[in-house]
Amino acid sequence: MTEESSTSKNFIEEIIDEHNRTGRFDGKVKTRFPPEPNGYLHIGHTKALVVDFGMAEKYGGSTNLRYDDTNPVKEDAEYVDAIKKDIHWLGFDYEQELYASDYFEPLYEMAVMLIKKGKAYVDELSPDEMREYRGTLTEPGKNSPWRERPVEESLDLFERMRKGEFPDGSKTLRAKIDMASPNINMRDPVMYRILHASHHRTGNKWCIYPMYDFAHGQSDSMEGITHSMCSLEYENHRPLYDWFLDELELFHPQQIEFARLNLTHTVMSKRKLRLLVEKGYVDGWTDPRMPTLSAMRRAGYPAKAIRNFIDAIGVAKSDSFVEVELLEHFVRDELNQTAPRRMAVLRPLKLIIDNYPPEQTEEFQVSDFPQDPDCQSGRLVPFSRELYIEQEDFMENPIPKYFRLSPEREVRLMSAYFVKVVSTDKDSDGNILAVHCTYDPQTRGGNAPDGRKVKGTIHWVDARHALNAELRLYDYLFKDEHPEDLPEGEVFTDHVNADSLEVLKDCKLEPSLKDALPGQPWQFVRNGYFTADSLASRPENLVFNRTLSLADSWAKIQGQK
RNA sequence: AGGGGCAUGGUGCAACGGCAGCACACCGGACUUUGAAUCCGUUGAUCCUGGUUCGAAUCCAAGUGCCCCUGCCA
Repeated sequence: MTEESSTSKNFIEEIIDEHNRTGRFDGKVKTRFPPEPNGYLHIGHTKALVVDFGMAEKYGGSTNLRYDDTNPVKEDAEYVDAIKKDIHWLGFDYEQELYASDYFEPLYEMAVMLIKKGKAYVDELSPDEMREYRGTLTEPGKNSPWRERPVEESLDLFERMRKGEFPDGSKTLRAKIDMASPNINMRDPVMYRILHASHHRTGNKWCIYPMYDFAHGQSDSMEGITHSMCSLEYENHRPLYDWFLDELELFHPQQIEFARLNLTHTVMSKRKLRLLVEKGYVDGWTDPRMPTLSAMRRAGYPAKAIRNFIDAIGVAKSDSFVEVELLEHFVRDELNQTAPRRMAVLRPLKLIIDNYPPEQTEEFQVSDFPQDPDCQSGRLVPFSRELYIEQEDFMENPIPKYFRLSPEREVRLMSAYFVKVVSTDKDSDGNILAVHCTYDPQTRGGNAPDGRKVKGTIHWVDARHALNAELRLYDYLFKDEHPEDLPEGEVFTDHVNADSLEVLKDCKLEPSLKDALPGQPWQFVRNGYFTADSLASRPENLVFNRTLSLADSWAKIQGQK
């Protein structure tokens, strides 16, 4: 439990408190979450999402969902439903569902107003020329030759741009600000460009589309957004955000920038994620190694864990890399309380109890949450003469401090009996095929009436009733700590961990797992958390995914082999 | 280089002129029907220099380092 101290406020809350003191927004807080519908939401978006919805929630306000769809060539309706599903899964609800494209008409009117005011003009510079005229970081730009054309001429041309009289790229509408501004965003930014492209919602109605900068602030304003949170790279855009609102004399929301989320061992860049999918490094956008919300949902990450994680990382303005271990901590924390414990043998070794009646079967009541002494829920697990145990739970020549099964040592089969090894079956190469043992019938349930103790307890699955399963063990996808720093393009795929997926095809599961529902997480005794796979489960050969690395426990266990 | 930001243990975030704290990680210990989990504990930080002040992470000045900006992307 991470109870954030109630006195500690992040810098956004400080700003809102200040607004409330001065009465700038009459104590109202209204926010918006503005995804561009061009891909799946990932854990990085989730930070923005939790900040946007969370701030409104905290101050008794509300949040609009607004798809930022001002660029028809990059966006698609197929992502809209996925985005909504992810928001609801995280437990948030929005007041209105809107699109930037809802505002194309009023935005057009605003552009006309600015032209009339002498604050915007139709430019005919080519993209190359415009770059040239813009100047550089250290040198001022020069005015376009079209900058001082008569208002009437711009008005006429802009109207004809809308009518589709001109080809793509031939003309733009630009704001008349200052070509010598040290902030390059203020050097007569483009407000509208010509794009003869079909828009996912407005179809072919428009062939001119507003730029982000000309759409976002006014959209915020029209919706009565008070606090418009975005990532750090928009700091340079805030003067422009403010300029449009002031020139248009509109209600003026406050833009607030904060640092986006970077996670170690993974990337957030949609471009890079797409490359992983296209190059086949992962099995689609929902591959459990992907940082998308849909992948995390499939992998069994509880929504609550993700929200706790986002709360814990805080909100600030410094660029940072959060360790993925922190995310795993919150997932584990949540799963410990919600994922029932089951016995599963990943690498089976046959264990035969020589003195157990061959035809006999008995059932043991096993708790679903063994670490909780008050736990009432449990299930019956069958037990008979032949069982499977982990290969690594038997050592013919035990190393020091090895407490599990070895010749002459008595251990407990969890919830069942004490057993002691008597012999092993080997093939001609000396490989162990099976282990023979004897059991003590007095120790039923796992306790000896004479009070003797065992140092080791191991899990098991009855051979006759075992389910066969394929288990997929996922590790970090990137070898590098900070893959977000990797080079652009295809080169970065060299940094992908080729061993990030290990498939175990001959695993043995206790029979109660037969009814495992897709997406439901289970905690396997000593083997971590697994989730039945929604895409691949089938009755006789279940497929489970394990996504938490649990690197340390594995290192310990494997280091002793 | 011009402009805009940022700088606190390994990582992330607090402390807003008054004892530098929390979480994760690490290390150590305890406990357990598995060595997992859980519980307890230790180590460890204010970018540098100067100034103001009884007192500075906090205010001031000069430096250093990192990030963003030269799309008709968002």
